[in-house]
Amino acid sequence: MKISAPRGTYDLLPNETRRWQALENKLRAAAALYGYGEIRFPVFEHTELFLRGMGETGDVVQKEMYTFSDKDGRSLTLRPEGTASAARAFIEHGLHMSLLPFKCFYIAPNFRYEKPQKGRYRQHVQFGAECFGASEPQADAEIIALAQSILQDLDVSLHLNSIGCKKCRPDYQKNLRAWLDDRVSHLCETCKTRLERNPMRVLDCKVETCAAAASDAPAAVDCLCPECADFFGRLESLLDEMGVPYVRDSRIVRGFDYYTGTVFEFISREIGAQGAVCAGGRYDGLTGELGGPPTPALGFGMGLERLLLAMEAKGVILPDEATPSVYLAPMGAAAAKICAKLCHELRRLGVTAETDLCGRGLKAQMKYADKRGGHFSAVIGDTELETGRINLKDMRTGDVMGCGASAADIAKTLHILSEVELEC
RNA sequence: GUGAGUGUAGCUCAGGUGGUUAGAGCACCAGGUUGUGGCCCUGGGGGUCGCCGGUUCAAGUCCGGUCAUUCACCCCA
Repeated sequence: MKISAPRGTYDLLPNETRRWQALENKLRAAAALYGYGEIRFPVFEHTELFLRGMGETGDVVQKEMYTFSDKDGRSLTLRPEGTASAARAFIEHGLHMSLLPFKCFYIAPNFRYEKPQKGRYRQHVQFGAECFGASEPQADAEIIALAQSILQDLDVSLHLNSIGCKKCRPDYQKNLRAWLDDRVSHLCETCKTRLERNPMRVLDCKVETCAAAASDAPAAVDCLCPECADFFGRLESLLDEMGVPYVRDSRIVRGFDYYTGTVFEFISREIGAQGAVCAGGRYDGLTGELGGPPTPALGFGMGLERLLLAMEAKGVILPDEATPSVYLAPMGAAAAKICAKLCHELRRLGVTAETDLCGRGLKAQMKYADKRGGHFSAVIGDTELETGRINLKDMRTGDVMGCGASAADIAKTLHILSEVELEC
């Protein structure tokens, strides 16, 4: 029986991985620009962390977690999202006593037992940024600007909302529930259940009758307490000032319980039904929920598979770094030995070098060198061994250049040739 | 968890109404005199037709189940 990758997971073959590395480099550079340092946390955590962090009502916690017991009977869970881990680390290392704000980012896999489809996997990678200890809307504007700087060349729009703090949100929910109760006959079955637990999710429903019924429901932004309204207004004017485009969207409701105040999503219409490329918001109550010092905080997660889809849709190509490379084609056993040694020395000099590993004839070796896309090749046979001179061939132009048969000479010549090429 | 579409070679796909040894293109390997790749020519390897069962003298082809995959719902990055 053939064994394949588990459902909803995938392999990245070397060709594909290059795109990912280029993207990751771009993300690290963007994060550095905004003063976010990389954090790495474990792939699994105590199940309790996610139960307390994300709230027990959501689908993710209720039925999508990869939870298991280890040999000592501890209940552990493969991380379904990054924020809880970041908050746990913040608390665990006493970072509230460190220089605040504490700004960190991660590029890490998340695990959710979902039914796979386009842009949705059971293991997916998120770039996330989190900021702890910042209470001002400048922090919201900054972190949104970070996400925007990454997504700005794509067909992605920023949807912004505020769902209020722990003071005004319950009032809003009460109003909304009352309002929806009057129209309950228009709601779908799932929305009727949502009405109880989290009426704000009804605003998000795509069923036509629900959308129609909710179309002029009271919006959270109109029911904020004076503090939240003021905060949201200041955030909007900061974004205006920075030239970050956004639309107010009262349907933006995040799925995790820890969100308070600012919430946002970057949405693409080009990548299928799973259009949320990036989503986040404020979670001022989370560190307290987790038993740590109450700390204002905010963050976002960005799905890299979806980001790559959006980049593909827009035809964005990430640049590949070009380094000089050479293929040495030996003819005969003596030459093969020399080529192996030369390759070894060339690599120590920082030159990408390859030689025959399959015992192939010259023609087959040249084909191999061609298909690998290396820049240069050189045949090494009896003549070269006798004279100590080789011909370096530019595989793109066919030009050859004589060169000494030592690793140092080859490396030097390659660097000269490569630089000439760049100027062209 | 629900719905629909699709499973034939490494990849993309042909294989009317069931009928001998299942094909093509690309890719791969070897050769076209052990001194040079891309083009061309010749040859070669590689398939339990996703899996299990059923109907039939006979199933890649029809039926059922199952698994996988794709898209959508739901949910979310």
